[in-house]
Amino acid sequence: MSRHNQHLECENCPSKGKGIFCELEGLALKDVSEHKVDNTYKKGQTLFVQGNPPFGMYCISQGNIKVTQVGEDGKESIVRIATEGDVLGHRSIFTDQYYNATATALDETKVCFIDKKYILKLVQESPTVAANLIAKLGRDLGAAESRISSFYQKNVRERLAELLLLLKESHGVEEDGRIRLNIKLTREEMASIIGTASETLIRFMTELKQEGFIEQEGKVIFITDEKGLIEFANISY
Amino acid sequence: MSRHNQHLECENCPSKGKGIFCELEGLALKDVSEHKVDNTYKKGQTLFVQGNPPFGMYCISQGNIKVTQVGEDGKESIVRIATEGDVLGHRSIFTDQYYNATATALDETKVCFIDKKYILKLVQESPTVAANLIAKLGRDLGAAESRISSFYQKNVRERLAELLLLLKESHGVEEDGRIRLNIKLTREEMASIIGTASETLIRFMTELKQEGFIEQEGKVIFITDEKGLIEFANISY
DNA sequence: TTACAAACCTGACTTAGATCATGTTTTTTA
DNA sequence: TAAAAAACATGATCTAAGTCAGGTTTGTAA
Repeated sequence: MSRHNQHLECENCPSKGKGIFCELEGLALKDVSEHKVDNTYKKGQTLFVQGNPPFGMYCISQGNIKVTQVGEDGKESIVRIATEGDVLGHRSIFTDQYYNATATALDETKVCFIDKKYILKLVQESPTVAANLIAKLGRDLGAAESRISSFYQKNVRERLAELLLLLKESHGVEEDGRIRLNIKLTREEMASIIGTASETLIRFMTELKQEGFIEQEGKVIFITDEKGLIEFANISY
Repeated sequence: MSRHNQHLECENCPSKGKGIFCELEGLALKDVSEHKVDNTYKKGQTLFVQGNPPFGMYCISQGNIKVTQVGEDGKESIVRIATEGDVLGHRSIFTDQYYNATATALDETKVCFIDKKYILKLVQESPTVAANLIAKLGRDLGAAESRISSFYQKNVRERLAELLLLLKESHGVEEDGRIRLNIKLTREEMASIIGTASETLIRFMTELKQEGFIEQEGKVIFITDEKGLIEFANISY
């Protein structure tokens, strides 16, 4: 399914500084390092599947993962996108529930798996890890609640502009005067984030391109007029 | 704004067994008891307002509170309903953000306020409290994500049936062969939970009544045919 | 007890966005 | 490198649900 290797140390993790263990002291960090298993997932591979019991937690050191829920009709909706420094599967461990979502790699992804028992022990022993986990969950909850109110208060074109601005925050890189979004999503996937049909999303993307807010080269999206996009999204900061 | 009193002890809190401190030993619990302030809020009073800085955390010992976000146009959307044993404002403390929502009492509500500093200390010292908080946040996040996918995958009538079933879980009480929903929500409020217009919600409520799934006496809703409602909601358990 | 305001309800109309259909481009795989 | 399969794109309908407009009922304050 995926290659296992024990080489990556927490000390030189690509996501160092963003994760929940990063502030641990040398010895404690080494302990974490020894209790984890590294995996590499290729695009499209799944880390865990809705309905399965959780065995541990996943920390993303590189790449992007989509968290999805499928409905009766097989429609897939993306509830969250996790990236470098984010954790996955933590929810189910502490609430003692089965996974209520499926996690799938969006690109070549490096992930550390940490056993359930060890995580529970770690939270018992390290208040820092506990506080970091609480903060991570708190931010995720905040983001989720904002999205809920977006669904009610904004129309599709506003939600799309909002999505592009969010992707700018999480994956945006300055590149000759414009901002490159360093994440590859199909139109289908973008549509299922903001809860619309792919055709509708495509129409509004075209509109945004025509109005000069964004550009596109192959699959890569560039934001050329952030201010315009903010207005378009009807967002007040 | 609201009456303060120091009478209620954690040992005999109405929400005992559901909160995040409940498993603490006698002495520690007494310590919590001494560090909190009790408030009583009347229907319509606000605990905190979107945009304000957080000073602490609220534990609900009795009553119901709606957590809302308002959009540009003044539209209010309910992102969560908190009830006995739930905590509020915890998110903002640990993420160090301003409140991104407003909390308003739906009925006569008893709330314990716990100072920010003390909560942070408590999480440092008590792994149990930390784990409980993580679990609480995890469940909230799970609920929020389910609602996000509902918006995409279900139509209004299905979301309404789903809401009634959720309210049954949280506030349902058996009463002569049917289930009484022990929470008072206006149609406007119900509409803003599932993200629809009040007129539309009313139409579907009427439909549900006509089909014999629910009954109504004054403001109180009774579920008379849960199975039918589940089918109506197109939910698979 | 009256009267004023919410809240509730129903009908008629409108529209945002879904669905369907079809063609083109890009990507993947054989 | 060709062929098959995704993904992208656009036009033509259709419909679920929003909006508007008018009622009635219920709650509450004077």
